[in-house]
Amino acid sequence: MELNAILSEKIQEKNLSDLYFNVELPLIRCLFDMERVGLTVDLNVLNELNEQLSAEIATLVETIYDLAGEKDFNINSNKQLADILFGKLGLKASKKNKTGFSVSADVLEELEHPIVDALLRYRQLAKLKSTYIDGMKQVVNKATGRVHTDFKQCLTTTGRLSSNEPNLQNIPVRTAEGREIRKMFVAKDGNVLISADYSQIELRLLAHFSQEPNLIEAYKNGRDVHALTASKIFKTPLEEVTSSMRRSAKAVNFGIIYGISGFGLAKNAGVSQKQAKAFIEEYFATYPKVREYMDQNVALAKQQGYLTSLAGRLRYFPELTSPQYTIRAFGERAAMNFPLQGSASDIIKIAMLRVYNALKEGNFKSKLILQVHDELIVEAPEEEREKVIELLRENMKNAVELTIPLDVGVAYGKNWYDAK
DNA sequence: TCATGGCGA
DNA sequence: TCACGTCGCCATGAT
Repeated sequence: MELNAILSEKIQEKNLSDLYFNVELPLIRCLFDMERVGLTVDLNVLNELNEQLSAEIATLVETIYDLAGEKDFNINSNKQLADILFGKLGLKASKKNKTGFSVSADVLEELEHPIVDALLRYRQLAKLKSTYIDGMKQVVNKATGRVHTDFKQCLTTTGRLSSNEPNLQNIPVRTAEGREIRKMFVAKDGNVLISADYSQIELRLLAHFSQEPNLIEAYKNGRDVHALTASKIFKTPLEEVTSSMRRSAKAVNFGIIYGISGFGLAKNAGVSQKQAKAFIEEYFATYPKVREYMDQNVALAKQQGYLTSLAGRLRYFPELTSPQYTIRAFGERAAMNFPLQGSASDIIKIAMLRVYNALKEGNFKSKLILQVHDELIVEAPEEEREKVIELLRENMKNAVELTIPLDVGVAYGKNWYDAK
């Protein structure tokens, strides 16, 4: 009771009453139900994947030992691996870390030796096996065959949730082999998994907050913003934008959200630092209000010490007063990113509550089971499928009112792989 | 317990 | 010139 008085006052003082009482507090029940319901893991699929992975890993280990001309070392030990590559094989070390020579993927990719492909492939498959196969086995409930993640509501600085034991927010999707992992997460009998995800929500928030006319026009008219950005930064007519130009522009758009630097973009987009810098200049020339918005955010964070998200969530930026450039620059990037990432998390939390309540009030058997930052996943009986898709779409699109519309993509299937 | 590397949005 | 994109979780080896 003593704490109640003190904390209640603080909540009011910081204008957090709405966020606390209307979002975070009711969300607890929603998260509890999601954790309790869980999700089925098909152990037959898991075991099948395990056998395929184990077989290929075994042959890769032989290949690596052959090419190294030695089998008395642990491939998983970066220290031992570095000794083989840069000692025994005489390859040129390019990057150091605190413990010695780096053997990260981007370093390996620069090396010219047949062992590199085998190592990268080994790393990829070993990661899938240890983290997603062996790791998942350990947390499946033996009686029910389901896994129950633990969503942490009060952990991140941006308002996002985090997921652990198992982490169901980082299940592979980018590579074909990794994506296979998703086949083991299945809907129970007579059900489907429905996935509904916000399309480019952080970029839309950037358009909303910056009020950049070019971005607002694009989103109001359903344009392809990555292609549009490509057309501008490459000074090329929209019809002549290639997929490679679009890919670079996409990296720029994402980079902006994270508080970009020429160096970071160069590394990410695979272009020269000079080229990256030119992209950024052209980007800001095209969308001048975005630069104003970013500058204003950093200035405001410096002046008042904090920023707020759409729903009034606070983040403080003590790094901005540091005498050290690196720490200060980190604070500046975080200040550019927080309102976007934080507001996106506000929006999906509001959407979760609306979906949760709508399913309950409509007496649906469908259950909200997962949230993956910009995506909601529902386990739905076949016969409820179409109604629930509509319910997800409407509640997510209308969670909040912005200058520009929110767009939601939906897919479904018997397993998570097919629901993408 | 820390550092590295790698998976996601 | 230096630094060098946000937020997380987890497996592994070295200490």
